[in-house]
Amino acid sequence: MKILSADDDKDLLALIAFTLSQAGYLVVKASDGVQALRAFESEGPDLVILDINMPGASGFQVCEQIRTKSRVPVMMLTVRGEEEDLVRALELGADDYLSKPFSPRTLLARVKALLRRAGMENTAPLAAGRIRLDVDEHTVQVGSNPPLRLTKLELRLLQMLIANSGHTVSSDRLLMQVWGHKGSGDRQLLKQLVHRLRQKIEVDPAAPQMLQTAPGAGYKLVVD
Amino acid sequence: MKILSADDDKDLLALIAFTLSQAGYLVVKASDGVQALRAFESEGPDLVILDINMPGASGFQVCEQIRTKSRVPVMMLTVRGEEEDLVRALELGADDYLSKPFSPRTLLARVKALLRRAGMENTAPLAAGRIRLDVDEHTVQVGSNPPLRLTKLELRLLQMLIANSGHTVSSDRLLMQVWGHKGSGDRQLLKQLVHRLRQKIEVDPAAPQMLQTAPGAGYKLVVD
DNA sequence: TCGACGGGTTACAAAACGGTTATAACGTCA
DNA sequence: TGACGTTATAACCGTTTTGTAACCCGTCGA
Repeated sequence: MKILSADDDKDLLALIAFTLSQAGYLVVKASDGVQALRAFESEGPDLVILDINMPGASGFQVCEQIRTKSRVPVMMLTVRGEEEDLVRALELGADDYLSKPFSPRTLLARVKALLRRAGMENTAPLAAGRIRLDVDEHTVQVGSNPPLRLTKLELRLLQMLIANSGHTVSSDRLLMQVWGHKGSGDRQLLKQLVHRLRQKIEVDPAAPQMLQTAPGAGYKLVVD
Repeated sequence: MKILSADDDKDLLALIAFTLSQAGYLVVKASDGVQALRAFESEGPDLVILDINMPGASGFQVCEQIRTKSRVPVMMLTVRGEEEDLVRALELGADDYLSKPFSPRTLLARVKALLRRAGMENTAPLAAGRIRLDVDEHTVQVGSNPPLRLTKLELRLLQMLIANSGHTVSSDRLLMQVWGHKGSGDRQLLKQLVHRLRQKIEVDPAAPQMLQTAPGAGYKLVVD
């Protein structure tokens, strides 16, 4: 899940990036409007957070530009009490706003809500082929079998694989996304986690159909 | 407090439901006019939110039907700028309207205003299945047993679970909603609160039927 | 042929989790 | 103030989940 955050206040930008990456999102930073637009083109983020007051191009202009070509959720950051800004932002197609100052917790809650609304996370069960994932319940359902309970790590791994289903995801990226940190020495963990997940979701865990190994590269989820 | 929300836009419907249930309302969803009417009959909601553009039966038709048998408050969702729609909705007996797009905050404010106007704020007990909650009296009634007194925290917890009945609510969210703040060290509090609540409302507290735990995820209220 | 390497498998220890109970701190009201 | 109901803190237990380590077995290049 990739989020573009644009703000000319370095400190705030760092705080936002920190908060979101802690929560497992990939954050792309921009410190003015022009950079933001460029980053939007090149990175194709899943969500955009824009400060209204920015040099280069204001949040309004950036939002307007983005809306000419994309329906990606946009959240605007406003200074408290600037009601007209708010109205204008919503008219330009922003999906939500947040008044400064705000707590990291609030930011995170809103971001999640927005992603949920856009159907890109949680509640709307993630699905790929015969696999359906319910993030709230921590369960998967394969085909028409009864739902299985997954542990936190298994869930995160499967989430990543589903999000990139059909393409192989490198071991390093999986390590990063599932554990959040970790050096390269922890391949063992991934090996085992994959093993356990296969035991649960594969018909014949010894001959994996869905969770396939890409030797030397990583793993991929194959759906019909 | 039960709210019926009908919209064919799945994402928007999810957002509305999320916003309202966060605020403690029980939300019933419908994705077209026919479903909406059926749900209205079976659920007897305290407030209805209708999108005007829906397959099956338009918001107008649903509103008209509802008005033939009930005075329940109805809020219509319109697209910005469709003024005639608005007039027609009000003529058909709608009590309020909201132009899309709108912020969750606005929605909540309007809903509260409507309920207040209808004089049904607070008083009516929250209910789910065999559980009926009286927020004013701080009591629950399970089935036809005599009402039990709940403490403030027990009440808040149960309120949250009822508002999301059938879906699991994460421990973090519960912590947040019940205590308002709290870090991760306070899982202990939740553990105990759940325990005490089970002692009160479950027939066999050792084998919970209603207040079930979703390991690794949180808790959920299961009603038949 | 050997041996290093990558991946799979197995076994087991450490940590986290959820349920339970006991007890201390707190608040309220007589 | 003291008794009582409520909430917070802590400890204990059994279970599940996660981390650590070892071994197995093919492949591949020296």
